[in-house]
Amino acid sequence: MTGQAPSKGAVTLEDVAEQAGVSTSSVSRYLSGKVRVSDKRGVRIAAAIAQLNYQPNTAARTLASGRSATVGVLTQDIASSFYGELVKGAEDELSASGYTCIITSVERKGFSECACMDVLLGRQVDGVIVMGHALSPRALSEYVGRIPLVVIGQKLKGPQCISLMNDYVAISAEATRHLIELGHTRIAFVGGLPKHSNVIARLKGYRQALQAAGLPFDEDLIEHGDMLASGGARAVARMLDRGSRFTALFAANDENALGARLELYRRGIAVPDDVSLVGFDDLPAASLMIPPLTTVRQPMVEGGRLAAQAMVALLSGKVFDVSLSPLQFIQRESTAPPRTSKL
Amino acid sequence: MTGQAPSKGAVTLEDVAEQAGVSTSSVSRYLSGKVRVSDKRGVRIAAAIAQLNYQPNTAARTLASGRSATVGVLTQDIASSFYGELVKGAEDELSASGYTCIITSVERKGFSECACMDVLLGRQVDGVIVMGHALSPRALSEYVGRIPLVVIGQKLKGPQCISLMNDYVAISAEATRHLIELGHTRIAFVGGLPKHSNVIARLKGYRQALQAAGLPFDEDLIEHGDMLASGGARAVARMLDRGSRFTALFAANDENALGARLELYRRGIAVPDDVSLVGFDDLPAASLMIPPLTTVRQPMVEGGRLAAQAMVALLSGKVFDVSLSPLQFIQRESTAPPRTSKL
DNA sequence: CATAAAACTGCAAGCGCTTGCATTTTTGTT
DNA sequence: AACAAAAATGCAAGCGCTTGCAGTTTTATG
Repeated sequence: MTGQAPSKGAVTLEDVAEQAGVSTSSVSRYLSGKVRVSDKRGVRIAAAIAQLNYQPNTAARTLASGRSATVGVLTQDIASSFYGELVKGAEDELSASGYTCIITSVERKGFSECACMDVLLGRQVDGVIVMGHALSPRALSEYVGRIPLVVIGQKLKGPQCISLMNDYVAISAEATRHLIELGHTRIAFVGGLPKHSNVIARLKGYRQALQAAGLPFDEDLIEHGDMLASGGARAVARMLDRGSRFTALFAANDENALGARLELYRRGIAVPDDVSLVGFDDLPAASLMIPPLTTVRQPMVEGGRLAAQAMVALLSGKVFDVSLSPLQFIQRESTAPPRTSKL
Repeated sequence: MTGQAPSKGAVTLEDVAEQAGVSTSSVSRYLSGKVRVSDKRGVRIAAAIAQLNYQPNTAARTLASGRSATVGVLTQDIASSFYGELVKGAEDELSASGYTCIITSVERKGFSECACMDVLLGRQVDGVIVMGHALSPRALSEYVGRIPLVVIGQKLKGPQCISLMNDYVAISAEATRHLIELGHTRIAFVGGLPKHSNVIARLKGYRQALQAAGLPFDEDLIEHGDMLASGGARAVARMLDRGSRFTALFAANDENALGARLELYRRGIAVPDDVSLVGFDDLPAASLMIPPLTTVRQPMVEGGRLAAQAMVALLSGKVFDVSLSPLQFIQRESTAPPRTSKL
């Protein structure tokens, strides 16, 4: 005997064909739906499939056709709300279209970004969806043209590439303006990696709003964390420790805001009485914050879904021509006019 | 020409073999590591692989060997913190062991639980990890024996099955006792689906502690939500609306606690001054709550990791003999002695 | 040194499916 | 009814890899 797999007694196409009294090609074609088979056969095949409870072998299909009906999804950290929602939307949409997805966190120590991609490629994925900055632009460019790519939250040009982007500048300006209109003049900004395009855009909006209102830009009011709660808390701590004074704080994302909120609480600074807080993303936790957080809503699940649609379109050669739905400023209870006391 | 895949110019085993001047079998064996090849060849093969940047074709490998090096992971909702962390641990560990994982949310409308499993099975996964109650016991039993299974948070017996469980009763009693020792006598309980084994265990612990302290069990203080924040909020609203009075609240999970916290805030009830709050899970959001939530720590990432290890052991025929690390009660700032005023 | 045992190696037969091509059946037209 | 065109079918050759078996080389032993 030669190298055959432990059969597991799985039902194969051939079993179905035999049962239905037709050739395997007919069954295959019936299954693919691309080529019509006569009704008579169709019925017999359907019956055989049902009776045998046939389940196609994906590996064989992939090997024979060169298409795996699988798409890779690269994220930074599945466990975070942000990526979690994105992935959820993508997974949902993809599986509704008959694709399976392989989700990978790039975060894993010891694996380079490219290693993740290479694993995906070895798995014969038909395309990969890159969430946010899971892959650096440099790493990304390595793969352009080698495999269909859709990137959400990062710019990318090339053949077989779709990139879904939002304009963060305008909405950040709007968020900042909200604070200004409330009467705040000393508004702090807590960002993340300063080179990160998202952070840059949000900071830019912030400056624009300041400038438009004739307010000075004060380096002292800017701090960067890591876009995680702990980093946000530390950033606020640094500002406070060095004596920077502010009555409002614009956090580049909700995680930052969450951390900032905690640090403020630790120091007995009330929100929004002493300082108003604005976040960005509208994570599930934002509306659950005490007080509920004023933020910018970025529909993540839908974003993931759109990315998936874009991928499906790309893979089926159709044109994809939808863009992310607009960002939305959501005022909740963490912002209020400054009071002229304390701090 | 016959049905061959759009080659994509991928490097194959055969290319490597030719380049190295050996047979494909040798290369295959070199790669598998199971059978030694002579050093001389080994070196040549390694060189050829590197030079050609060879990447094995997983589909072919799966088809030929009957093993896919893929495991399915079933969750209820990847986007939730709870499942997100679980999945993260599993994915991390699995990929470190050379497995790829296919993560599926069962939540998807229109797909039955079994459909998810069947997709996984069609994908030739070598085994599947079921997170919590992603699959009902009934659905689960369908698959016992058909495929290696590891279940975390649910009991399951059978060949090729491992189930990882924690004892929630004792720790729930401890959490409740904490409240009692603080001086609370009217302690509310907010659960989830009442038939859910997790909820049952937590409620049981709660009752045990009450009984041990000689405190009466009051039906009026029990409400069930859906283990999500919104359900927790509604549960608290119902209790308050019908005039139930309590100075402490034990939530069956942190999501519940988060929702409860918000509802309390809405009604001007201070935490912990007016009512103390205890959660369960220690989600990332728990320590970020205002005030930080007293809860039971259940190391989810580690749980996912252990589940993955169990699966790897199962698949390699080794015995797996580790259990979940013990639950830990974490006291933070949401609990305090009751004050004899109000409510 | 001869010879048996052990260690390698290559051959070739699949794994279950898709698909180009040739063949057969059906359909439409005069 | 006859024939061309269109539609449906079957054949069989792979897709890239693993693996039993048999042949070859190496190593150990007497």
